[in-house]
Amino acid sequence: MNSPGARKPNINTTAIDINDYFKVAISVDCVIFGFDDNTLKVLLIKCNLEEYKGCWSLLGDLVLPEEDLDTASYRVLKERTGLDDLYLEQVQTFGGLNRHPAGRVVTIAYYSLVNIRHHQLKLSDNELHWHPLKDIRTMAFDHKMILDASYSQLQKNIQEKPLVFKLLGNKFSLRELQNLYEAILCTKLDRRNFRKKISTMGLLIDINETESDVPHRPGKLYRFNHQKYQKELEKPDGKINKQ
Amino acid sequence: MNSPGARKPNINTTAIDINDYFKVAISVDCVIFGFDDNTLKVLLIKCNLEEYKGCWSLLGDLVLPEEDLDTASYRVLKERTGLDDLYLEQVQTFGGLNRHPAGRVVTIAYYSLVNIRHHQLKLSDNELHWHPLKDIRTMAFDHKMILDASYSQLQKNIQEKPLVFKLLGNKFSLRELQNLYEAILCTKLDRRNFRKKISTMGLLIDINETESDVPHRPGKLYRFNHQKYQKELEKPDGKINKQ
DNA sequence: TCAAAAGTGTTTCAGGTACACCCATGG
DNA sequence: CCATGGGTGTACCTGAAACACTTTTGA
Repeated sequence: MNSPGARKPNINTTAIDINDYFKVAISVDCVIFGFDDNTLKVLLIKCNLEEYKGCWSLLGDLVLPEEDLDTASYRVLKERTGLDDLYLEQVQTFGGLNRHPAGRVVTIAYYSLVNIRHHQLKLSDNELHWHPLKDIRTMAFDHKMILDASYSQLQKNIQEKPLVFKLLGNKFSLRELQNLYEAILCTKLDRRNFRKKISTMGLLIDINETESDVPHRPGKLYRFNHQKYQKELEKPDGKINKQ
Repeated sequence: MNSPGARKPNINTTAIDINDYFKVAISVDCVIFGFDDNTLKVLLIKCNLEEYKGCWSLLGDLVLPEEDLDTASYRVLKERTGLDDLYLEQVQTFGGLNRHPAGRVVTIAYYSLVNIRHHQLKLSDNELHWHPLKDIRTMAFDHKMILDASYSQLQKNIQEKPLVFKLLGNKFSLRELQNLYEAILCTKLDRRNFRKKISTMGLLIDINETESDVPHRPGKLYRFNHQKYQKELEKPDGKINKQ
């Protein structure tokens, strides 16, 4: 049937003019996670395509001819949230044949973590909305699949790297931090064990402040020690990056 | 500068004709791992492009207009190794501006695990060659980056799933299995602890055979219990897929 | 004084690591 | 009989999990 090893013209081995090839577009789609009201949320935009009228979609755009994939994602984030320097991670690429009504569009999915408070004011355009992750049932295109894949990857990643701090403000209580982990992992955690583990990792700074306006004993506030974490990353045999 | 939330025409929200867009090609590149001679190897092909004369490249090809990404990878594997049903996993997508001299080519990287013995006979075309992973210094295009990313992902994945058996024959000794883990992880493992761990996972079947032609006491041979592993995967709360 | 959450230690268990000796085979 | 790797068990350590009471604040 096939002839194994036969030398067909191939873009990796022989000269091919890609202009003779076919029409395909490349897009990026960003799953932007935020945490608010003890709930993990995702920023979505209303889709006006005839085929998906009224559905919500991820924030994405075509990649420009002279634009890197990561650059395109940062551009989308900047345009939609007004924020620079967000955490961004490539998740997976989706290239199903009929995933987009405009034609063949291959999309590279990213997820991003933002502090929802920093962003809130810029939501003037009300086609944009933060949706609780749990409430999202259907989406435009194959975006529900992309969301699911991104969320799974987020769940994995927060167990390996201290990413959650990107979802919180500068100051936070241990309760907030635990609520966030519980929201992402969909579990209940034991408070004592949780605090022990956090304190073992030694990356929080006690800023000698306490919560205010709470109808009970206020908790202490902490901030994440970025410097220390950076240094641990740079150590050749740090615990964090080992195997 | 930017206007956050402004409604620019966007492929996710408004109708756009992608034919008005730009020329880009999509390819897949497969990192095909094999294990032979106690060494982890990668199947490469000689590149005949002027720019990379004499360099080795990954096996890849343009994705056809009516072809899924996974389908394209399986096609490349089939064409080059003659083998069906190989294990295939998407790794990451590379879309740097000048990664390919033919123009803008965005490539989706996959890795695959094959039993090098099943394949060996089909290597009639000697532009194809198995290279020890350690010896590979430079490659055509950005393929060294792709290889590195794929290898990292392989190292991670074999600690989570019993993938290594796809690199071995049906029958194997515990020594072979350990050598394989050591080759992939680049470490030495304690023999007793290794055997204990393997036996704890309970996925090997003792086939009551022993090695032959070895100049010392022959080891027992085992095979991987696919059925049992499949069943564990299907359990809702199996150890393997938890989290 | 009550309600609500903050804060805190000990015990148990499982999995990982370190480590040394006798055994079976081929030459 | 010797060289080579096969095969095996125990002690220790670390990290995860289970679990309950006292303290502080606001209302």
